[in-house]
Amino acid sequence: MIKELGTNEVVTSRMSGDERRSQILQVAIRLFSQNGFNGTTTKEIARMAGVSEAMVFRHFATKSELYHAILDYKVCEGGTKNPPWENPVMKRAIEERDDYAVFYNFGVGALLHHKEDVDFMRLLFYSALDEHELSQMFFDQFVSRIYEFIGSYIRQRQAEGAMREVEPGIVVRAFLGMLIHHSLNNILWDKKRRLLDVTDEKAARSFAEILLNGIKK
Amino acid sequence: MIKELGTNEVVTSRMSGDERRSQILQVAIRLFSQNGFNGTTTKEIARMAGVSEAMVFRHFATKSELYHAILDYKVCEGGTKNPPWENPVMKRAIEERDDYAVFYNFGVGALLHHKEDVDFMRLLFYSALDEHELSQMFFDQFVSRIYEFIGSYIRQRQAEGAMREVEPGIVVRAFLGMLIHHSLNNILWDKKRRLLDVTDEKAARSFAEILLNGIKK
DNA sequence: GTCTATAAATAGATAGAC
DNA sequence: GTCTATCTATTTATAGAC
Repeated sequence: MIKELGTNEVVTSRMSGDERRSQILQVAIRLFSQNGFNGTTTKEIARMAGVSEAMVFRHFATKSELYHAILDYKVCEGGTKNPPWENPVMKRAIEERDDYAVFYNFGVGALLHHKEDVDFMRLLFYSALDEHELSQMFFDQFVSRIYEFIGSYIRQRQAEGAMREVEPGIVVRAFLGMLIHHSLNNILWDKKRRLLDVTDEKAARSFAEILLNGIKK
Repeated sequence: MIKELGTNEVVTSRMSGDERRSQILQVAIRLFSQNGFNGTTTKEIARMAGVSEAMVFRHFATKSELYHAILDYKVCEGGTKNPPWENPVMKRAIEERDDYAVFYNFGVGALLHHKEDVDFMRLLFYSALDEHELSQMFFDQFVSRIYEFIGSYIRQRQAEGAMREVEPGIVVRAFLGMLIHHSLNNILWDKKRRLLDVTDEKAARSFAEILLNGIKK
């Protein structure tokens, strides 16, 4: 936290309001994600952002408002950032009825996404345990769309006689279960004692194969 | 909290030390499970147990010690309470190489177990996010054994030519993923907006079918 | 916009009477 | 074993100077 060195004043600071707000937000994301809402103090956020606590409360009236702003930001970001069904590779695979490409690409995308945003995964689980409204919102907005999207693809392939008549919702849950559980293991437990050490590509490949063989006619 | 009614003194209290300790523990399990470590106050625990805060600290020197005692208790209970491989139905199924019975029974057992001990599931996830040592301990003690157990069954069936050569660890992760993710959904999100409404039996049946078809030769 | 100082509330933990 | 009272540290949040 360099401020002054004799006459050579090194100015790190005096950001604009929006910059400062955004910086506090970024710091807070990391801390809330690491320690949860109750495990994070405003003092700590201020210290990590290199400002006084009063500054935090100037930008966000209460700690809850700050938390809300974070989840809001993250949920929106996650909800808009290229959903799988707008990925051209996926679109093509769907048109061509290349089941394996559909599920493999979806899977590998999900696993990479989880790995790139561990903070968000942790925030999401913390807020789900805390029963924060925004966790439910994320599910209503984002997860339910995935169920609809993959579910409808499966329904179509069943109608075309390519897949067995299993309830699509269960199939989606099975597939998402493999993927999310795998990421969850990587984030929460496998750090210390690896039960399973595979690349994302190999995991996605295996999960897609198991699922598709499991439901093909 | 009935204490006295005129001369008719209704004695609810004066438990023995062990009874009181155990009662505080039960109350604390519920509260920690609902609100996590940092979200639960010793005051609240005391109030819910109907004793003063001083009593809580007589039985458990610190809040951390109380938390540790809970996880310890739960991890031991969970680790010893009839592991799947000691269930006679499972044993029989394994001997008879009835793959479907093996996976279905394991699955339905797991789902029921999760449903019966939601508190423990929540505690486990909270403590995993908090990176509490006992969460890791549970994995090392209990989850890794499941990987060994199911993994070795799969390896055997592969040697016998009944299953494809997929890495057993991945298959176990896929199956546990379906089960745990399903329970997690039921606990955390599906309360309000059900994405999927099926009985444990149907879910376990579908998951077992998908997995076994997915890896059979 | 930023700080120092501080208020107000709540947290975990202890002392000592009964 | 149990309570009341209290202590100390921490936490959220605000006031007011620059």
